[in-house]
Amino acid sequence: MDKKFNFKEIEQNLYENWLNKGYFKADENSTKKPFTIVMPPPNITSKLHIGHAYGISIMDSLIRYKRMQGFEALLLPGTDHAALATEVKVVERLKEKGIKKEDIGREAFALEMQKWYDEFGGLILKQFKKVGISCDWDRLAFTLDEQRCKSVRKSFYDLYHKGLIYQGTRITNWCSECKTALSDIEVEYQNDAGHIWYIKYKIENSDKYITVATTRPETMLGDVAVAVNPKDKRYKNLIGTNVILPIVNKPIPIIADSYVDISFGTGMVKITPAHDPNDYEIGKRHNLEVINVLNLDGTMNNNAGKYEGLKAIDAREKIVEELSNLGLLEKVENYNHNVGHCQRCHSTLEPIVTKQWYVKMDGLAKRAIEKVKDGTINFHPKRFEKIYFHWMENIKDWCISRQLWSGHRIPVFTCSDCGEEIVELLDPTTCPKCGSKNLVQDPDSLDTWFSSALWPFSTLGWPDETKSMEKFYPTDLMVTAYDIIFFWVARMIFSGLEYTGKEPFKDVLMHGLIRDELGRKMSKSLGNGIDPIDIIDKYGADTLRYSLLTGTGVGMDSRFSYDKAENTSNFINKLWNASRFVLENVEKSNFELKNLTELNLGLADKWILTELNTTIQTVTRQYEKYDVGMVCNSCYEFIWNKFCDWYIEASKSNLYAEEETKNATLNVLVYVLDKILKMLHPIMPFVTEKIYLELPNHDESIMISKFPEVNKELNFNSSAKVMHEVMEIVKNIRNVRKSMNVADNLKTNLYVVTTNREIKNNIEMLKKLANGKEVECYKDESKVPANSTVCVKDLLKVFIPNLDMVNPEEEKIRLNNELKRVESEIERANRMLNNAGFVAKAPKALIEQEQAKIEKYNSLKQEILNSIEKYN
RNA sequence: GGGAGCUUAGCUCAGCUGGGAGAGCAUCUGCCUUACAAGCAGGAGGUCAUAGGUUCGAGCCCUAUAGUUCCCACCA
Repeated sequence: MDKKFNFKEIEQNLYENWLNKGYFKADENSTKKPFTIVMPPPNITSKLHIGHAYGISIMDSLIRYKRMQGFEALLLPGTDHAALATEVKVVERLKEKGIKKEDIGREAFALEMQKWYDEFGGLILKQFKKVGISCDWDRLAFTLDEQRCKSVRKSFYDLYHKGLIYQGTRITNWCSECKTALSDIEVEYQNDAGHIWYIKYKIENSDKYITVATTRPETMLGDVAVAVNPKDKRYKNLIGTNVILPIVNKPIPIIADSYVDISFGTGMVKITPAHDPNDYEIGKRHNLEVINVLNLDGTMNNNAGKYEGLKAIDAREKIVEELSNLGLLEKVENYNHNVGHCQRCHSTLEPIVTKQWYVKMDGLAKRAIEKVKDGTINFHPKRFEKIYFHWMENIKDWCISRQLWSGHRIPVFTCSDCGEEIVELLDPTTCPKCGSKNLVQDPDSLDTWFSSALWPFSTLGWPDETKSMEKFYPTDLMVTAYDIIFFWVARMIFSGLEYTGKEPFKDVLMHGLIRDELGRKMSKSLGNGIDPIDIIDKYGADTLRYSLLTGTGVGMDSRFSYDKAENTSNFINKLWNASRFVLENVEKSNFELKNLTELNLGLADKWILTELNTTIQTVTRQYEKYDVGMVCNSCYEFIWNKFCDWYIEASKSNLYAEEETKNATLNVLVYVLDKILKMLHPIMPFVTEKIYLELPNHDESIMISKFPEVNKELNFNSSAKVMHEVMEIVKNIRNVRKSMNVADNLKTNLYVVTTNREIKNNIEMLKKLANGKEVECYKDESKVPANSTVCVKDLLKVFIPNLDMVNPEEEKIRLNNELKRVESEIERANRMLNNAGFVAKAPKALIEQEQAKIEKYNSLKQEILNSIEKYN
């Protein structure tokens, strides 16, 4: 074996090999039980960022685990077309050349989009491969490919004809930069610093004025009323009278609506139904006119009179100026308030009344709620269900049309002659009603999330009745970050239920966000992002995967840093060197691979095998709970602290012993290492594979090996307990040596007093672990030389001869401290046992345990007193 | 305004159905011991946010409070 794990050379070759062998493929004709994860599709033009790397590391670990558990494991890859995000970029690129998309037309624009996809698309898939994910690449899907178009068409068709898709004119969020409508969840609110203007409106036929407050004065041109609360005594007598809208100079009524908050501002609200969602609702209640003053590009329209053509923000300035000149501006205050911004371009959104397509949500939502309530779908951790319920229960109809030229075009055709609206599975050529061929397709596209919502089944071939659908659907697990519960998870659930009649997945694993070492979100503007590819280049994919996964709780955010990668890299190095130790010893001996039960196992052998069983059990449970963070911890602990620190050290004495002992230990080393590699393989696929293939009799990939199971024949509880005693006494001896200032490189004689046969048989091991020079073993302590210091455990005492450098005073202090510790233990146990409540109510086993402790510590106390006596 | 999470060693976080406070990093001491100095061995470091309660027994369960992060709603 090489001295180092050269991940650079090895990783790619191993991945190629796995690919060539077809290990990633999932067979729909298999008789094995399926386990399916459909990967969330990243934007096809995106670059791998740390969040992707985290998500796919979780998914791949779980799918590799399930594959080793004997499932027909499918990890299905794909990419998303991200219409809005991509179109924005393509439009920008054209703009640089001085071209507008309208100049070149829809078809040419589609070609530009395709060019962009070809140019930037697919990089992320190559990067996924670098991370080592074992997905079935033959099933690679794209939200805009032929099969997915078919799915989108079919789902739109079904919903439309069930009356669940409709066109409506209402107020929606409008991005005047992207020039499209947005759904409610695509709005990001920011607390922006702004102003609030107090404007005076003259009461008709009176000298008096009322004052309204507004944060957007330019919208006053579209005012149709002023509202007060009906309970507001101040304005009761004004209800029904008119005020004169300044600049426009027309009378508008004062109306009463309980929406108005008496205590806020002046208690009078100007009502602009066209540009505020609440005003829109009030307008509907009072049958008010809707006066739109904005164009879709964010400039003022002809309703704005002399301000027509100005950008809203410029119009605002001018209008404020005019009001001020008219003496109608009472005051201006600084005011911070939440303003909606476009999720994509971050510009300020304007609520505008437009005609859009909507999905009727109430019925869909109801079933989607039920299926989570009744446990058909389970969120991990469960608390995310609350967030889901809250959203679903308050859901509004989903605006699915976007004024874009890319993505899935809305498949609604209208007959220019008779006005018939036509929605069919294939593009119609003639009007079914009047036979006209003058059909016009709706110009808009669908929200990208409309196709994403179908992902768990569109990727398996729906609406066709495919074998894959039959075998792998409903899928088992959806893994995604908690920030897209609404965008995606919720929509997949109601879509799956609606179109396939089944839940799209059984479990949803929500993972957290990866933050920087200071706990901040990684972002371009902060420049604190860590490029996962950089980690792979420096440390390898295993390091990236493990360091992302370790120390993360399910659903919790976690921090990532180069330090963490460094630590992981050390861990890999540790595993590598431990393996080298095993393999070098195997190579230089006449190693015979045997069934462990046939061998003459030593104390440490039995101990590590027992510990291994415990670890296998723990790790399996953690994988089943999708808690890969804890899997990392358990593996780390077992490998480093148990296998390396204790077992390998303990095994060294056996490796110099007679052939039988040596072969037993070599077999255990190989056996345990084999299990370690398998437990860790889902997390660290490369290094485990590389080592695995070096082990005797391992010709086939670890990928297709069986995940370790507890072997009850290899449980040796009583021997493990004896080994614990030995370990305890070794620690004790090391401790004593340290307090005696015995240098680590100085070996001392040890006098062991024990009647335990297993300990006697493993005295060489104790010598090795405790830095012994010569070891004498006695039945009683009569032959132990005087002037020795004792270390005591239940089954054995070990005496260390007092060397010249021992300071009797210091040793007395040490013994007295030890005495204090033991006495406090006795006191503690006594206190518990003297508590009548405890004795009456605590479990019997616990009481017995405490009683046993008292006995043990009392004898220990006597030993210590004897030793102290020697120094007096 | 509504909801959720978090608060445990200097830092980052574990801590199972309630039964003696843990790890990694950092720090201190001693060691190149024949897999590994990217290492080994040992040590120091905690009123488990605060206050009540339930219990024989609380880091864990209940109630309140404080700090903090996030989500939802969107008051002109």
